[in-house]
Amino acid sequence: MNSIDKQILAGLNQPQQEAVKHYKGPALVLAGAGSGKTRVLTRRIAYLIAEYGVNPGNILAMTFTNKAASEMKERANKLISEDMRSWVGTFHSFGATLLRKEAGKLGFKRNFSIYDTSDQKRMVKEIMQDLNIDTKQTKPSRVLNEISDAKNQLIRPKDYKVDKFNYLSEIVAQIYPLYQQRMKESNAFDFDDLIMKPCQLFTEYPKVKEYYNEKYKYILVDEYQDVNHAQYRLSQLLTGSENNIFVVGDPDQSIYGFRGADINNILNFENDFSNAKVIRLEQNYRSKENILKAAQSVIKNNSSRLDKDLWSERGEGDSIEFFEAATDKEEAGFIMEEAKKMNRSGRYSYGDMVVLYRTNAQSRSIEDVLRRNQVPYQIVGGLKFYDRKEIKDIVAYLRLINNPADTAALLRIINEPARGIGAKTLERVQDYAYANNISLFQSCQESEKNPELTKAYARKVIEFAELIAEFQGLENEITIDRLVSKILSKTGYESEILAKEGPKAQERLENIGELQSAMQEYLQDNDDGSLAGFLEEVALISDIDTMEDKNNFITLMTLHSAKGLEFPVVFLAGLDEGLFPHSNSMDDTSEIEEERRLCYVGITRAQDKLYILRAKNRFRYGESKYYAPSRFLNEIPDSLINCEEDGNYDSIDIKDNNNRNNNAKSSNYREGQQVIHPSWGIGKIKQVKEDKGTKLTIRFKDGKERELLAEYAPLQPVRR
DNA sequence: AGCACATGTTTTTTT
DNA sequence: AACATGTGCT
Repeated sequence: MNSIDKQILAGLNQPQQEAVKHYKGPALVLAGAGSGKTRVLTRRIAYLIAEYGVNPGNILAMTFTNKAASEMKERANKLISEDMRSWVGTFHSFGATLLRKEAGKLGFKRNFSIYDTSDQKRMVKEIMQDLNIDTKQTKPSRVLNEISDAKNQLIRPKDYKVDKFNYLSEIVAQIYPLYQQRMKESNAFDFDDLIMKPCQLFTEYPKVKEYYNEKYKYILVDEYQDVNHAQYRLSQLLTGSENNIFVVGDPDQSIYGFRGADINNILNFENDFSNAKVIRLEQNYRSKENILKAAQSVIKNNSSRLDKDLWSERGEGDSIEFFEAATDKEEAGFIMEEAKKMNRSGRYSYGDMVVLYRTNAQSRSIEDVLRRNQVPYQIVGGLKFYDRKEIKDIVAYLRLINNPADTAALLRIINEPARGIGAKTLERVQDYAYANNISLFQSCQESEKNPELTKAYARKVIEFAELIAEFQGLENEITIDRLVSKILSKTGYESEILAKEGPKAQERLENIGELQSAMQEYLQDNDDGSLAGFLEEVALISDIDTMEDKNNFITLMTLHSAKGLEFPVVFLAGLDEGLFPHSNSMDDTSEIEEERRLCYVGITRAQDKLYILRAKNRFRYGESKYYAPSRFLNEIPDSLINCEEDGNYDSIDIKDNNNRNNNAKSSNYREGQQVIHPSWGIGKIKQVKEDKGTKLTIRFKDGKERELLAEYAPLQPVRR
C-alpha cells in the first residue's frame, strides 16, 4: 500500500474503511448521525482515483445542497493532490447542466430560464384566469403543489389521472398540461423539471443514456433517505450495467417527505440490487453519550424503521438542560443569558453555538433579544437576498434578456418601473400573442399590428420591447455587472427608486450593488462568465449555501437547514405541542414520525451541550396562545435532563438598565449627535421626543431610519 | 394608471 | 404582526 492510500484510510474505523475501499457494484452505507458520512464519501472518491486508477471524469457525486457539494469537492481535492475533474454537485445543478447540453432533444433551447416558485405561481394563476377558474376558491399554490407532486412521481400530464375523491385533481388535470405547454413556450424549466426532464430524456433516448452511462461509471449519492421518486429514477438511469452505485444515508434523518422524499427508496435499496453490499456506520464521533441517548430514546418511538445501535466514545457529558419559559420572549432571554455566560467563561465562543427552531417565524423574538443585548448572531434562511423585490426585478430583466421567451420575467417587469402599461393593455398584448401563436415578447414587438391597441399604447409597449432588444445587443459586448448598470439607468429603475422610496432607497440600491459584486466574483471564478451561467447559479442557490463558517456569531436556523451540520452547543427552541410537532402534522402518523425524525436531527447536531426550551405562552398569529409541552419531551428519560430553575429572564430589558443604560434620559441625547449601535453601526440622531420614555429617531449609515427607545437601546455616543 | 385604504392570509419545513 | 392582494377613488 503506498503512502497516499494510507493517508486516505488514516483514522478510519473498520466499517468506514470497508466503505471507502468498496470498488464495483452496488453499496448502501447506512450512516448514523455523526458517523463520518461525508468523510466516507470523500475518501471513497479519492480512493477510487488513487488506488483503483479510476479516471476522475468517470465519477458523479450528487448531493442536495451546493454547500455539501463544495465541501466534498474541497476535501477530496486535498486527498489527491490534483484538481479533481469529477462531477460533484446537487441533483438540480446536474439536471440543469445536462439540460443545457441536451435541451434541443426535448424541444427547448439551451438558454432556457429556471422558474422559481413565485414564477410558477404566476403561470398557474394566469392559466386559471384564462380558464375562468376562481383563484380564491382554489388557490394557485395548492394546484402548484399537486403539479409538483405529480412531477416528483414522474407522472406526465397525459398520465395524470383524476381522483374522484380529490376535488383538486379535476382542476389540476386541466391545468397541468397547459402549464407544461406554456413552460415550453417560455423556454423554461421549473425545479421539478430539472430532475424529471433528464429522466424523460434518458428514457426516450437510449443512446443518450448509454453515452452518460459510459461517461459516469461510478455514481455516488449523498442523503439518499431524502431522494424523491424522480431523483431515485434519475440515479437509477445514470447507473450503468455494472451497477456501480454507492449511496449513503440515514433513514432516521429523512425529513423532506413534504417535498416528495420517499424513505422507501433507501429502505428498499437491497431489493433493487440484490447483491448490494450493506455497510452500517454506527460509531458516532460527534456527540457526548447523554446527547446520543436522548436522541435514541426519541427516535425509537417511530414504528417503521431499521433499528440501529449508535454508540459514542466521547464520554457521558453534561446533562441536557431543559428550561420551561413563561413566554417566547423569556425563552429567548434564557438563550441570550446562557450564551453570554458561556462566551464569557471562554469555554465556548458564540461561533460554537446554534439556535434551532421548527419555523422561520420563531427567529424574530430570539433575534430581538440578541440584538438588544449586543450578542452577535447570523440567520440562515428567512428573508433571502435573492427574494428581495429589487433583486428579483433586476434578475427578471436579465432573464428576459437571456431568454426572450421567458413569460414570467416579462410579466414581472413590463410595468416596472411604471411605464403606463396597465392590466388592460397587457391583456391585449397577451391575447394577440395567443391568437398568433407567438411569444409574449414577440407580441410586444409587433404591437403596431395589434388592432386592439391604440397608437399611444402600442408605442409604450414597443418602446419597452426595444429597450430589451437594446440590452440583448449589449449582452456579449459588456460584462454582466455593467449590464446591470445600464439597466438601472436606461429603464429609469434607479431614478424611480430614488424618487419615491426615501430612506429605503439607499438600501435597495446597495442591494443591487451587492448583486453586482456577486457578479464580479462570478466573473473571476468562471472563465466564460456568461449571463446564462450566472442566472443558473442564482436560481439554484440555497440558504445554507450562503452561510458563513466560523466568525464569532451565534447561528440561528431552522431544523431543516441544520441537517448535516454540527455545533458544540445547540439550543433547541420551541418544544411545544402544536409548534413542534407542528399542528399541521399532528393528525397523521407518518407525518408525526417525520416530525420525530426532525427532532432526532436536531438533538444529534449537538456535540457537547444541548439545551432544550419551551414556552408556556407564545405570540403567534398576532395573539398570545397557550402551549402544552411537546410529546417529544416526554420521550427523553428524566435521568438525562436537568431542569433549570426559573430565573427572571423575561425582564432582560430591565436588567439592561442596571447594566449600563443610565443615559436613558433625553438630556443625554441631542439632535445631530452621532451614536454607535452594535448591529447597525454609526448613526446620527434626527429627532428626540418624549413618548413613553425617550424616543430617538436615528438615521444609520445603511441609510435606514430607526426609532429606538433610549431606555433600551444599546447606544454609545461617538466622541469627536 | 396609480394611490390609499381595507381586507384577507399567513407560518412548516425547501432545491 | 407583517405582508400580499383587492377595491374604490381620483
